[in-house]
Formats: sequence, structure tokens, C-alpha cells
Amino acid sequence: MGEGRRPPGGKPVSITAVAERAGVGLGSVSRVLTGKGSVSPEMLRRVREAAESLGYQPNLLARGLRSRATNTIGFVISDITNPLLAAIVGGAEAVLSEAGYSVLLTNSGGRPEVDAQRIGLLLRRQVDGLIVLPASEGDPGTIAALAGAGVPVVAIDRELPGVPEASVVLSDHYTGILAATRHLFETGHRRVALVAGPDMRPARERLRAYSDAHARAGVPPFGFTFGPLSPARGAEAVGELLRAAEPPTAIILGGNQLLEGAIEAAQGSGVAIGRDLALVCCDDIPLGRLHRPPIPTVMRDTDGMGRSAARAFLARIAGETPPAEVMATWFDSRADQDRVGAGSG
Amino acid sequence: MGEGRRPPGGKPVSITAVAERAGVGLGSVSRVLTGKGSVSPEMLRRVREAAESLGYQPNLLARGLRSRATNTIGFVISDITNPLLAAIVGGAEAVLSEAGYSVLLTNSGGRPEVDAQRIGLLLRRQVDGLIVLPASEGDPGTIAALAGAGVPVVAIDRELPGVPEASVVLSDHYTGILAATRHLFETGHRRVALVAGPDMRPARERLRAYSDAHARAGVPPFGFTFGPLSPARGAEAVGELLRAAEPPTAIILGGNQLLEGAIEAAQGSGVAIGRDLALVCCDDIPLGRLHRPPIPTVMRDTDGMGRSAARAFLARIAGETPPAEVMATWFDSRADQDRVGAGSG
DNA sequence: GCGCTAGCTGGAAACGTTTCCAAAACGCGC
DNA sequence: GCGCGTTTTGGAAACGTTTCCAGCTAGCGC
Repeated sequence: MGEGRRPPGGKPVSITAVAERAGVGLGSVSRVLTGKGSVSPEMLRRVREAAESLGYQPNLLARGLRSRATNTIGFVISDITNPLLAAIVGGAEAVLSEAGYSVLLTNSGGRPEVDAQRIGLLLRRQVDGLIVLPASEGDPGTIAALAGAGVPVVAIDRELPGVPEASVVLSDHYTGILAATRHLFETGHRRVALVAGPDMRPARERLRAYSDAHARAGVPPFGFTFGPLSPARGAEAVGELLRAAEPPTAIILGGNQLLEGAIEAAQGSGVAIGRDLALVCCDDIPLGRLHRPPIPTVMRDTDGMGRSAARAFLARIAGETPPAEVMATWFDSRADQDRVGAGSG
Repeated sequence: MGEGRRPPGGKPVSITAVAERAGVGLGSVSRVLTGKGSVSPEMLRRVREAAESLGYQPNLLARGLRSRATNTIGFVISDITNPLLAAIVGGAEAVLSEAGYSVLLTNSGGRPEVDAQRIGLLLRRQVDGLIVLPASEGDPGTIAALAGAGVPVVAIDRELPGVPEASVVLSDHYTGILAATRHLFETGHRRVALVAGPDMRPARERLRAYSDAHARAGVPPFGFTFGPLSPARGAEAVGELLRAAEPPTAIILGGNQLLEGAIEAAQGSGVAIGRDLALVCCDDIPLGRLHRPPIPTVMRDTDGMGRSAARAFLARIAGETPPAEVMATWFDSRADQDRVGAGSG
């Protein structure tokens, strides 16, 4: 009966209205509704009944204002249209909503200044904490906003100088790329290029692995580039590499968004991926998995990263200071999928 | 100098502190900061200066509580990992943030009961309106929550019986599928199947177009199925169709998530897409665009849909009642891309 | 110089909640 | 029946803002 609804024309039902209806004091209603403090069974019954019959819904603004806790966490993400980042958000949300937190998600579209602005907005909204995967590691506005946050901050896959109090959840990009590069050497490649993302931790770790693998194998590195993680950049970089006098025989792509452009460029050049050119991608996406032959990939558990970030936040709220967490990546040459693709139906 | 930061150890800076510092009254500070009411140039200067030097940041909870407007809109989306829906969100956010609104995004993971719960949460948070793309058209909890919202509601691609006051932005799925089906007939197909999404407006419109096209061409419909929009469902449905005694020669997929599974199933059955089996997909994704041969697709402007939904909300806020908007879809056989793919590089 | 108006200004009230404190009620032992 | 400690209760204060209203000031016409 009217449950959850505010009366059609009337004003929203307040705690005062519930108190009146139940014939009790404001304090008692609050105690019943929040479950804090002790109340008699009779009181419990009367207040619950009144609240239900009026369709009372607490005003979270007022609650947050008074209690200084909104049970809300701000999630700052650089590009919501990237399914990988979306998966991280999904994992975090699962853990957080179980713990009674709701998530305020903002999307900066890859512009650092928007990141900074959104962080400010979330803080003015009194979020209890922030989980950030910003577009930049060094943007002064973003750093300043995070450093002055005054609430727990968890950064995913970013090193934020100037925000030492932030907890971090990192991917071990090194191991995955090391294995991938070695695999390329083992299958005979000697001219291996790396198209990396922007100059931030993930790209630097991948570059380090790329360099180390070359050094250990005694193969001179072909070359690498930093750049934005976009299909356009993938097309541009791979196009350039293929047009070179002596093009690479293998290209490692430091991000799933590059794959789309890379395939496009290869198709445009009449180069057959997997035969004329070996491609290695980072992060599992259908485009790579379903390509024939499948595109070998450095994998990681995105859902798990989101969950870890959420748990780090919860730990921080509980007063602990969780250590930096480094999560595994692994290389999947996808040789088995090859067989499946060629198998019987 | 301390801009945007709250003092390291101290309490957050309130409007009272600014008033004190500037040596003026509270009301004046509020007038300066909100820009409402008139103030002398001297007052403007003093308050601005004080606010700046203290690094004042308004508390949006308090502001919302008192003024009953949060300049915030709730966006309820069923599956954030779908890049298409993410694009709609992106388009809406662009328009809304320009108009001074910020977006609270929630993700239900496709579960209607979560949708309903999140809508309630947003309303208790006093959002000024809702834009919804829920997992279900008929879920009683969702309907009830929306019907009692008390704020403007804009629904995207959904018909919500019981929420007559909602504005709607729809896709004209009919036209696109009609053209696609005709194209299949023209290229000689006579056994065309339709794998549709859940029984909601988009799937029903597609089915109507599919049926009409068949009726007009005098071709008996091969058959259709409703079902969830997931890769798994795509694989299952296409697998079943291919195993039939007399399988279809063409399959229309009513959603991009189905394509992944469809390709997988076809590969598993040793069926060559584009030769043994024609596939038509809905909504442009890299997986279809970069497939060789490219997979013909019913396109639409997702960014534009988000923008339209945002504009409908802004109109509602301004007191207008925008009519239902129906946005175009069009069929792209992608014949030209074929040529590009085979061209010189 | 006076009265009137219009623009500014200060501060109280209000928004809906939680928190705190004092008072009331209760239970229990003797 | 009384005293004491404990639980339960009601309501004032507080959270940080906007809104409202009354009062002040300055300007201006006469």
C-alpha cells in the first residue's frame, strides 16, 4: 500500500511525519530506522508500521549532511566505453554494493582536466572515498584534487606521485609481456615492435619487459612508441611500421583499443595477420579471440581487479592500510583455440 | 594557494567561515556564490577573495537539501559493459554536463530487481530526474519505482506501461530490419531466421519488420526466437539453427552481443560466414566491421540517442512536454568496405 | 531638509536527518 | 515501598546551505 511512493500531490514524507503518526519522538524513529541504539519491541513495531503505511523514504542528502557518511563511493574512470574498464567497475560494484555502498560513476572521456573536475564534484558531494583510474598519472589538477581529498583513495593501475596516502591495485604487466616476447622469439621472430599506450605505469612496465626480454635473448629491440590508446592510434602506428623498409614481423599492442586499428591497417595493407605478421594484444576481447587465427593475448582478471580495489577501499574505511596489491597477468598464445576453430562441428 | 583543498587537519571550510573572514553576513556570501540576488562590486570582491583564500568548496548535500535541486540526474543502465549503451551514456553526459548537470550512473547487470532498487536509491538521493534504459519493460518493482518518482523520467528504447508521464526516445528498429530483410531476399536468400532479444519494444519492432518483409515478398518466414542478449545466447541460437535438417541461409541477429556467440558457433560448425551463411547484425561494433567479409549491419546513432534523451530531460525540467522522439536506423550492407579491404595499401 | 524608493545587507528560519543529553520508565533486590 | 542502575524515550542542537524578511543606506526629486 503506497509502499516506497511519496503521496501523489503532497510533500515527501519526513521522519517527523512518521513520528507523529506513530505517536513517538523523532529520536526513537531515527533509532528504529537506522538500527542504532536500543528500542523496545513495541516501539519497533509502531514505528515500522507508521513508516510503512506512509511510504517513508529517508532523504539521503539530509542523512549524509548530518552523519557525515554517505555510504557512497566515487568511481572516476577515464573511458566508460572501454568494456575492460567497465568490467573493472562491475567487479568493484559487486563487492561495494554487498557492503552497503553505492557507486557514483563518472566518465572523463580521457580528458585529464575533466577527471580533476569530476573528482572535485564527487568530493563536494561528500563521497566516503574514491576509486580512480584516471586518464593521466601526472595531471596537476588531478593530483591536487586527490591529494586534498580527505577521504580514502584507491588508484587502479596508476602510480600517483604526490598522493602517497592512496592505496594502489596494480597489474603485473611485466610478467605477461615478458612471456609474450619470449614466445615470439621462440617462434622465430627477431624483429618485434611494441606499440605502447601513454607514458604511465602500464606502458612503462610493458616497455621494461620488452627491453629485458630482448636483452636476455641478445636480440636488438626493434623499437617502441608511446601513444594514446585508441583505434586510430593503432591504425596509425601499425600502418607506419608496415610501410617501413624493413618492417617488423611481430607487433605487440599495449592495449585492447589498439587492436581494432591494427587489424584495419593490416587489412588495408593486404597483410595477413598470423601469417605475414604476428600480433599480440593486451586484454581479452572478442575481436582478438574470434579472429582467425586467434590473436595471442596477455590476459588479466579485470573483474578481480575491481573487486580488489573495492576491498582495499573497505579496508581503508575500517582503518587499515592495505599494502599495494599486484595482480597477475599471463600470456595466452591461444594455440588451443586454433585447434578448436579447425575442429569438427 | 590551498585552492580547492580543505585545510589539512581542520574541519572543512563552511560558508560561515567565509562570511567571517570576509566580515560580511551569511546571506551575502550565498548570494555571491550562487549568483542569485544582487550584490555590490565591493561585496563581490571581498567574498570571492575570502572564499578563494580559504579554499572554500560548497557542500552539495546541504545545498541540495535546502534548495531541493541537486543538479544531478540519475542514469539507470542495464549493462555497462555493453559499449553501445556506454556510448548512449556518453552522448547524454556531454549534453547534460554542458547544461550544468552531473550524472549519477548505476548499473544493474541486467537484473530487473536491481534496477528497481537503484532507482529507489537515486530518488532518495534527490536526483532531479532519471534517464532509464532498464533491463525489463514490465518488472513491477521498476514500474512502481518510476511511476512514483516525482521527477521527470526519460526512457530510452522502452515502452513503460504504467509510467505514462515518462518521455521516450525510441529507435526506429523497424526500418532498418525491413531494409536488411529485403536485401537478403534480393541477394537470393529465402530461408532467413531472426534471433531477437528479450520480448521488449526493440525485439518486437524487429519481429514486425521481419514479418512484414516476408509477407510483402511472399516468402514464408523461417522462424524467430526471443531471448537474452548475450554471447552465450547467440552461440546457442545459431548453433541450433545450423544443426537443423534444413538450416537457414541467413540469420538476423537482434543485438550486437549476439554476434560474438554467433561467430563462435559458426566457426565451431565449420561454416564460413558470408559464404555458407549470411549474418546480419544490429549496431556497429568492431567485431562485425572488421570481419572478413564485413558483416552487414543495421546502424543507428547511439551518441545521438543519448543526446536526445538528455535534451528531452532538459525540456521536461523547463516545463515542456517533448513528444516521443523516434530516431533513424539504417541498413549498411558494407559492400564498399569489402572493396577497401581488398584494395591497395 | 525631507520623504520615498530601490538596492543591499545581515541574520533567522528552514530543509530532513542524526546525535546528544537529560529525564522518564523500568527492573530488581532488600 | 524504596533506592539504585539500566534501559528507553523525547526533543533540542547541529550538519551547511538557501531563502526569506526586515532593516539599513544611498540616491533622488522636490
